[in-house]
Amino acid sequence: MSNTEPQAAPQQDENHIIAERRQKLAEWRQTGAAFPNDFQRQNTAGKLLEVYGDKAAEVLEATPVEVSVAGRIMLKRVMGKASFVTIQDLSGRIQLYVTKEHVGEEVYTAFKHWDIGDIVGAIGTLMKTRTGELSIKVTGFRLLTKSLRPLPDKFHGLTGVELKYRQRYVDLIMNEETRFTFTARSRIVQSIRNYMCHHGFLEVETPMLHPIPGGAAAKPFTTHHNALDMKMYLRIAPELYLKRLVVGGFEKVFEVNRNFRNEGLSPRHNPEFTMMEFYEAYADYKSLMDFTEGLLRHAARESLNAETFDYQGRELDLSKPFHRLSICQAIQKYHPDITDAQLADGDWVVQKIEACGEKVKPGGLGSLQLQLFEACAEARLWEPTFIIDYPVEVSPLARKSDKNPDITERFELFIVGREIANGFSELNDAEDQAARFLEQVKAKDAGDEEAMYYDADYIRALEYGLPPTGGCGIGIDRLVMLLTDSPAIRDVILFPQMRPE
RNA sequence: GGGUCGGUAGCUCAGUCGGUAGAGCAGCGGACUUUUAAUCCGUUGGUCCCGAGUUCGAAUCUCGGCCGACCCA
Repeated sequence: MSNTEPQAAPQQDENHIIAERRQKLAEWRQTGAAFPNDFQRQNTAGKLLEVYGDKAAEVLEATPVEVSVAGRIMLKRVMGKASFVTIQDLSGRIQLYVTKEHVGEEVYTAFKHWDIGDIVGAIGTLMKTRTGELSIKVTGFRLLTKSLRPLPDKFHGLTGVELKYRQRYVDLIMNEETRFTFTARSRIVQSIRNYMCHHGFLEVETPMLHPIPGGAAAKPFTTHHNALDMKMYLRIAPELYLKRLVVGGFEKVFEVNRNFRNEGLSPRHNPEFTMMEFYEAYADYKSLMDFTEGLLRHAARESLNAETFDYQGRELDLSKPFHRLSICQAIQKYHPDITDAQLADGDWVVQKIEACGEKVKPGGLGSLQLQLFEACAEARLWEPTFIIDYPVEVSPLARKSDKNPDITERFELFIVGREIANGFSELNDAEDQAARFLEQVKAKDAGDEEAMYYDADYIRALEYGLPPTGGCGIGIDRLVMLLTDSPAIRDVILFPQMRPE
């Protein structure tokens, strides 16, 4: 509990519609039956439509089907002594036919004052209307929850973008597409779990509160542990803990959970986001690329029943083998005029980056080539493409290539111009890792806020021996964006970060 | 950080030349026993984002600020 003074309830916006509904609630309370919780719901709208939607009116009349449903009133059409009400439950919508004759005068009169948004329970028998719509002829009708706030315009719905994210509950009530996106997200995550478990990976949970942030180049959120009186960080990546588990003998592990990075908001960035990271002993970055390809195809198949689909109006095909290009090959793919000699010339590359309108961060040739790639090629990689041969200086946790000590056995996967995954053969040489950490510490001292800390316990773990291992992280939010055709990360996160109201 | 567009009733939006606020939906009252965004009649409801300025007069023009969307970096 907080030790600050208790605060008054924050002032909510009120208006005459809310006042009217509060009055109705007050009258309902007078009856002593407000907010009941004993209604027995036996059926859902979707299932009833599925099972009885095709039955003829005569059949439903000859053998009456008793049902009980509950849900939120979405539409209400009162016509004298008979009315139609459309209610919505998690499975869909169904129409109720409510008559004074069948529910009685008292209930019918009360019902006429119920509002769109109220949650009701109804019992009755199935019927077909004149137009053949499956409906429920209601014989018992109860108000279960009074809704005090009016829902958005029943025709236009909720279109205010800000409201949609701030009041996701309203968005979910009003928009089928939103409900679909988040049920799809659940299916995608489930399919990934199934795939991992099916391939013998163990799902684990590692700390989110880190004494030393590590595993990625990013600014962490900081917090404080009172009892231990120590500074702590919300994790920016689970990587170093997962590799400790591989040291411990859990040779195939994965974790699906949140990372936190203290960075700006954008259509592709939320300060907390979900990653799936996995590590496999005796695998290398090449086998990880194959595995990642299979995983993404599986997720697409499970959630969309297809490996080819449209993203933002343009076709995306996950069924074909993903492209594999080095950083320089990717640059040259979109700029065939650029020669190998030019790419090997640091001064030339710097000029080219500036010509693309980007600021150049100081670094070695590999880093400069990477910056040029980011400036002129990355966004154009629509089809799934693994970019390989990342320079050592930007890959402090990756194993060096045996062929070229300046590059690592690392890849990043790009789809529709966005980074989706990042993986590499892990650096399991404790002494090399210690040296790389020292380089990072030097960079941090020189002002690089995203440089890594020296993690002595991680070095100690490596000193016990990490088998040759491959590891990869997949951005779940961005994957869900792809598979649900969502343009912004906020569309696939239920409660995205917003500026306070 | 820069640019563009926007902020008016609970929701979706109009608002002319600067002349004192409008529609549909929702709400309220009434009619209506097969509606489908039901319909029909009547009716309530406004910090026109905030502040300053210009003006006899500002939702409207000017400046500053806040918030949002999109684009650029």
